Amino acid sequence: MTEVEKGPQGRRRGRGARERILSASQQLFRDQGINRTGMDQLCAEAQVSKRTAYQHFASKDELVAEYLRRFDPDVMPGVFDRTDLAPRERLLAAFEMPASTPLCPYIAAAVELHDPQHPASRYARDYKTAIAARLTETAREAGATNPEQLGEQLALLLDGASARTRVLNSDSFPTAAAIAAVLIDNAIPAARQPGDERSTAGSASVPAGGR
Amino acid sequence: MTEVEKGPQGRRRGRGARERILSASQQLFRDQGINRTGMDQLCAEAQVSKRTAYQHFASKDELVAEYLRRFDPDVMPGVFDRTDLAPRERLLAAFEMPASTPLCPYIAAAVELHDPQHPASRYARDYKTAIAARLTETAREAGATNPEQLGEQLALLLDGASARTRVLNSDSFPTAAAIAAVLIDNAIPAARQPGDERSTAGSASVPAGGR
DNA sequence: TCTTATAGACACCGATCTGTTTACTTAACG
DNA sequence: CGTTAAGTAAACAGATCGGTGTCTATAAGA
Repeated sequence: MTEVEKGPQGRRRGRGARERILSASQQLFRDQGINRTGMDQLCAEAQVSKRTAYQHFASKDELVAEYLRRFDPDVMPGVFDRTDLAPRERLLAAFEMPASTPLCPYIAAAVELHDPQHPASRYARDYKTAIAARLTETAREAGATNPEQLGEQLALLLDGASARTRVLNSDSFPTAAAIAAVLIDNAIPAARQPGDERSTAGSASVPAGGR
Repeated sequence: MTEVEKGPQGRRRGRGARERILSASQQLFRDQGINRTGMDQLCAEAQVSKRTAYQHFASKDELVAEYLRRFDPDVMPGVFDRTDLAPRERLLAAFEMPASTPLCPYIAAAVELHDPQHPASRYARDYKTAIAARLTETAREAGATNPEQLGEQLALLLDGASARTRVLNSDSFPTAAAIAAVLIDNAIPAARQPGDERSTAGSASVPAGGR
């Protein structure tokens, strides 16, 4: 704090308590929720004294915000940075989530914290905006007539699938993927030019979630 | 508890403490969330002693479950029981939510309680299933080729709009409505014969949420 | 080696949580 | 009117909450 930033990998001297705290946060907040995870339990799990924890984070609120910031800082690079996929397939790939994926932590935070002014809620908003922007950008690459609209729509589908998966306790992403396929096809006007990709990936035609 | 059911309007003699408790629950759980509303505050708001509250509800968990059961027992009758609308318009009407609508309490409960076995979580699941069934039934009336699929898809859109509205702090229902319009048109095969078309409802063609 | 930032152990604080208890008041009905 | 159930007030349990104070140990950099 005094002189040098202890950014991402920045244990300057110590033994990396900060990292252990954040990694314990990931596990506990995911498994139990934010409100139901006390600092005592969190510190025990991280094998860190409370004193140390509060030297790294001014408050639990700040820890929660940092936990969200660390969660996916590059906004799904595993999907959007795949150069082996055409834009259209990248859009669809965003819906291929492993069946065990827990509720999106940004949604969880916004609901649990319940205060739109909470730093974590603010960041959740930023993150969701960034996801929509990524989708929009990809939609534009894919040649959508109204990329902003398609991006926002796909973002809504992702959030719907995540929330619904939690409530129903069963995977809703296939349904969302099916809707996405329809929207994407409706939004790309020319559809297929001769010799263009999209047929290259073959499987693209039917994610056909349906359930 | 002893002999007579004190159901919905069942204050047998007293002054209706149970109703006041449930109505205070509605307000406080909506405004503050479930976890952040203590029984002390709730009882104060309801002008009820804690003793009385715990005579009516064995635990806060049970109160939360009852609060959900009371919330919308008839599953959106204001939308689905409208005889003045054609089935297709009823489906679209489900997306016309006032901009100030808070997060769906069933989603909120499932996220806040975080335990799928909690009675309130179980009821939330039942409710979401009931909504999907209502949508499916209406989709069937509207002549959809695969009403189950359309029902589930529209249900996902509703949940997505609700969750996203909370996270972004701005109304997402228009976007969901635009998607719904596309899905509905795609799902009803005969759709428009020459001369006739969805122009009957005028606005149908472009809810065009976009944002 | 010496300095100093980092980490740990541990007791402790006041507040709040769900839930219980005791002793008293009130309202409805026969 | 008197009985009786429904309600109130308020203290109390025991746990847990987020957060501190203090004092010691250690590891890294100079």
